[in-house]
Amino acid sequence: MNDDVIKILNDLGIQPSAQRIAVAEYVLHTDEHPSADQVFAQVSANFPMISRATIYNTLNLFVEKGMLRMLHIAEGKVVFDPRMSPHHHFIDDETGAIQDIDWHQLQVSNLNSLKAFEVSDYQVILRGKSKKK
Amino acid sequence: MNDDVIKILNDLGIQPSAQRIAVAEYVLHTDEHPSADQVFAQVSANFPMISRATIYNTLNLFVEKGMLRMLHIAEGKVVFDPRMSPHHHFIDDETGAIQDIDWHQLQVSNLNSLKAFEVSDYQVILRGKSKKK
DNA sequence: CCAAGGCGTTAGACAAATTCTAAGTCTTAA
DNA sequence: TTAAGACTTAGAATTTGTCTAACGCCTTGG
Repeated sequence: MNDDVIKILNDLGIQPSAQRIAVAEYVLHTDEHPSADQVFAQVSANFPMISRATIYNTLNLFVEKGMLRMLHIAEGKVVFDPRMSPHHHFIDDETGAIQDIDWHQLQVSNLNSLKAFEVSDYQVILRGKSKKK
Repeated sequence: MNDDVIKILNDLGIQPSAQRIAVAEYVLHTDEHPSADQVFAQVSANFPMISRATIYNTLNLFVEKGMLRMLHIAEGKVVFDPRMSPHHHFIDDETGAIQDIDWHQLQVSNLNSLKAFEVSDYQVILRGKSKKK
């Protein structure tokens, strides 16, 4: 699994340092949508001497290289999403948790009526509460 | 027009102080989606001694009382939207400007397939560039 | 073997947005 | 008029994120 991550980094043209591997291992294998601070907390657990600056450097590098997407949909902070293909998001108003909604589960129609804009990207943001099961 | 604003504040159960009237006059009559700092800058022009804390207090109060909506869709800061009825938003990637898209201009279908969530609210967020005319 | 460069990391300073705090000012109702 | 409560204020504190300067560690050419 470590090797998988190293291969992903190499394929994206990212020099695989120990810190970068540790960050990638966490963000690629979580289905949360972590903020930089959450990444710092989690990665620090296994890698205690990593600095906050490295977390930010690394996350920004990953975004630049196309490994992560940066989302500005949560309250107060930026979160990172390892799923690069388009999809929608549901935000739990009580907990703030963000969940992915498959692209094909919803359809948005009439987009071509927007004459004044060149839309390069869109998604539906839903809010509410998760039903307990 | 001043009277209109006072009536709106009263109807919402908000004591209309001079500062609150000044803030309300600005945010209710703009079609921008201002950040707290923009509100501070604009209101300060007519009301030079108002403090930043009052701007934040007032905007948060307005949101609580249902006069404004708080949007977390821009980079780095929260913006306020005086349009309370549901609508979508387009964000210009170059300038960061936010524009309203009428609710009925787009349709989102298949929402009832989301069995795991109680959706109380949703909108489409579009990104791209505005066509120059 | 060793020096030079380059890359990555680090701690801490810095910056921007927002909240908190404690004190001051107004308003209001008795 | 006055006390209580509501509102505002300046500045400190907090949070999120960037910047800077120094340091370590390879690698490579001599």
